[in-house]
Amino acid sequence: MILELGEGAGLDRQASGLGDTAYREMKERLIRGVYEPGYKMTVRAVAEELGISSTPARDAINRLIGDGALVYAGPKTVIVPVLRESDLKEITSIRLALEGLAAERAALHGNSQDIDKLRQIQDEINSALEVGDYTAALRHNKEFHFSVYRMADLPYLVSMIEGLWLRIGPSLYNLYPEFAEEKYGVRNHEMAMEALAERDGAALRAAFESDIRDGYRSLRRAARRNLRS
Amino acid sequence: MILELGEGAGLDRQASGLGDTAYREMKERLIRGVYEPGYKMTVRAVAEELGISSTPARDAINRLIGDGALVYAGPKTVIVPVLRESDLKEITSIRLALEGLAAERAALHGNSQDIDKLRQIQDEINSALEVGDYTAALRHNKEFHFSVYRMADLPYLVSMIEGLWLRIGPSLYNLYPEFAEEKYGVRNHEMAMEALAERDGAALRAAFESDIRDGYRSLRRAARRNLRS
DNA sequence: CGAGTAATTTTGTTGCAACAAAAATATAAA
DNA sequence: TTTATATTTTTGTTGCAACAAAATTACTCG
Repeated sequence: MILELGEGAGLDRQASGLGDTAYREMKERLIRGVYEPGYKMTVRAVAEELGISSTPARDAINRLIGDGALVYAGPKTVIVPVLRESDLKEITSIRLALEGLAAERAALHGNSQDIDKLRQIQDEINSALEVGDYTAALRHNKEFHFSVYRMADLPYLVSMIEGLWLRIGPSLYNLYPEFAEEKYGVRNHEMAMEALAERDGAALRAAFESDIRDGYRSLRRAARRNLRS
Repeated sequence: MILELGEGAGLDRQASGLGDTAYREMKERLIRGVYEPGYKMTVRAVAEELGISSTPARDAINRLIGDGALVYAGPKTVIVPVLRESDLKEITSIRLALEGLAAERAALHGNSQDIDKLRQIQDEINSALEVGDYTAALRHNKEFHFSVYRMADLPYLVSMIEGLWLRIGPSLYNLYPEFAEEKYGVRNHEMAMEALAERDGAALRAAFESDIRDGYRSLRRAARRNLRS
């Protein structure tokens, strides 16, 4: 609802109906960390939770599986994935390649109006961080990133990046302490806005790569902490 | 059947059943260019063609749409996508980033046994090219690429690359003349095998980037030729 | 108390009919 | 002939019940 992610993996939105709504709603919840990694997802549970019949619920689950947002834990058991360290590492490598590409290309198109908008988003991140509103900070952080990526005008690339974010989404909510304390991403975002103002693609890429690496370290630390408990 | 592509977008294969079989079969056909770009795909037609009921047929189509292998041409009309030049360009950019990454990482793990296998595949490509067996050449070409990519040991990355190939698959069959005449990819593949033998990640990446760019040029030429007619 | 096994419940899948909406076709008017 | 409109056909979606298979629980035996 609050954060508009376009759609799943297609480029143009044409699909509608209950199944599609269910898909979007579940995706939203997954990204927000409503379901803990390892949570068992069943067709009938989703159907009841969303007040729909099993067919569209099943549709949504299958699409989420296709996205990698849900995985099989057994032939008839679907769960929210628990990312291993190797998964996290691989996804980070892909993020560096894809989001780096998007950032570099974004520098070619971004105008001063775009920068103003980024400035606003960053102010919201700062405010949220000040107050300790973790959810809002995370939401605006995503807005910041995708605002830049969309500037690249490569819609399929953006949808692929969204798929990556969807995969790490559920792991985000173990991140609370670091996030607020370390003023997560602020420095990198400032660098990014500077690079964009100077239309420096390499610098913009570097800023985002740094941000992704910082995020990786936090996520890995959270994963290890969670593993021990 | 002949070319094993793993599965759609998930990492581990667990799904089974009619819907999954239908999905795989349709994916196979799409990659092979059985359906011309623009071909209208309907639930009932797929159901009848595969001898199944509408539910699993619908499942397959929806998953293919999620993959970007099918697109909406209208609210109730799904077609095999006709790639515009901008689409082709974007996909190529992503391929360079992702397949370049896979190649670079593959160099870290490839052993002499892998190289022998590549040599065999390349021999088959050459033979097919000699005889003019377009389909076989294409099939072995894909085998060559993915054999390398799988060496990187990044399963999610490989599945994302497969998604890219699935998207350009239907456009491949307009490529016949160039493919046979120009000994498509032979030089680049030779360079790749050399680079792999020397464990030179940068060189391996360069070889694959060159191959991807050559493919892009052929595809673009074919697209323009097809557009005029 | 623990491990193997049987009974029970839960679960995903499938086929199908009904429905609404869109697409294709036929028709009529200019 | 062309364009607008009405009619018919086709199409995707949905809910649901039946089924087989897997997961869970209960139970028994050592």
